Amino acid sequence: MSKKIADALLSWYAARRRSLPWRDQPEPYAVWVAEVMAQQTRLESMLPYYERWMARFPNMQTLAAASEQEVLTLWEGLGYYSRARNLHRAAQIVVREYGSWLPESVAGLMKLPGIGRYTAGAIASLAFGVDAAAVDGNAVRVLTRVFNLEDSVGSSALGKQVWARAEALLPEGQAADFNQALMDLGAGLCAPRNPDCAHCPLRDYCEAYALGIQEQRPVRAARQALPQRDFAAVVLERGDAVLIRQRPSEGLLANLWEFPNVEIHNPKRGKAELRREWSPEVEPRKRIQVLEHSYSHFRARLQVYRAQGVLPGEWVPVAELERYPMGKLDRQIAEGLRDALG
DNA sequence: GAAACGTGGCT
DNA sequence: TAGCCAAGTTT
Repeated sequence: MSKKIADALLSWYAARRRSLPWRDQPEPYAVWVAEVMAQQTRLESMLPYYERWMARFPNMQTLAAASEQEVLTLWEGLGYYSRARNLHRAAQIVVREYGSWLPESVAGLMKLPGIGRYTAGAIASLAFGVDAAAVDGNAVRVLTRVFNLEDSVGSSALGKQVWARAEALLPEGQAADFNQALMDLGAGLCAPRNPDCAHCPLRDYCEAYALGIQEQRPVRAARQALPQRDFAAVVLERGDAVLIRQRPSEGLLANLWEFPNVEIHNPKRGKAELRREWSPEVEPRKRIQVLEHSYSHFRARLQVYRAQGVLPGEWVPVAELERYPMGKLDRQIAEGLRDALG
């Protein structure tokens, strides 16, 4: 049965495979960058970033030699910024300790920061032809449906089963095509909702389809609703420069730059909160804009005020703000400044 | 093992 | 609309 499933999948893939920049002539560095960029991110979203990244950092050495500031700037907008910092750190390790060559084994790859089991399997199979499985969210969806696996996503029980199933199916010498076929199928036909079972190469082997419960796999534990938190930010001007500061090296938006801000519990109290924190003169009537955005673990709302006063940070001309990596909200403030101050 | 970590697209 | 979920890893 395993061979039939793998054959059906490989035949489908041979006819349907998409052309991707790192897929046709898999070069290890390119595969690594692409796989990290694709973590928790749709291919359509990361593709423009990938092209820009490869143009600026075409190989391990250019990446290792770059500044973290520039690395983060190229990553800005993609999210999960520790991926960029880990890529940068790993490149420096590879250049310094491995003669600029990426390890070829799953175990060796997993020693590098930012490379877990999935990414190690993907690089080993796609770039080095190793017979390693690579189970991502798409593969989990396909496998839980084909084998009607009922443990919930994220549980160790399901993790063991999907990896065991993937490894059992893995056709010798064709891990790269098999892994990518599984992911392509999950990203396309075997979608979370409204899967196109009529055209699925695995329909005849799919237990969930036979039971009519495709959309009930994989089983997911209920998520916590995102808490909402409110912040008030200030724009301090000195000539044509504004004050920004760098965030801590750990946690949310680590090492990115932001406009000085304080958390407020009631947006209407923004002015009082700002005064208490810094005792500058705050002018809420000159508010530039109100922004709102969902982060992975809370919903942030940012109100922007102009203020006078002195705070720790760096004065940066508005025209140079683009070289300072920021999260989405702060970038929107920076973009709005041209009009507001111009 | 659970929680933290960004952002965008789709329903 | 509000919620779901995505080519996962780290702490």
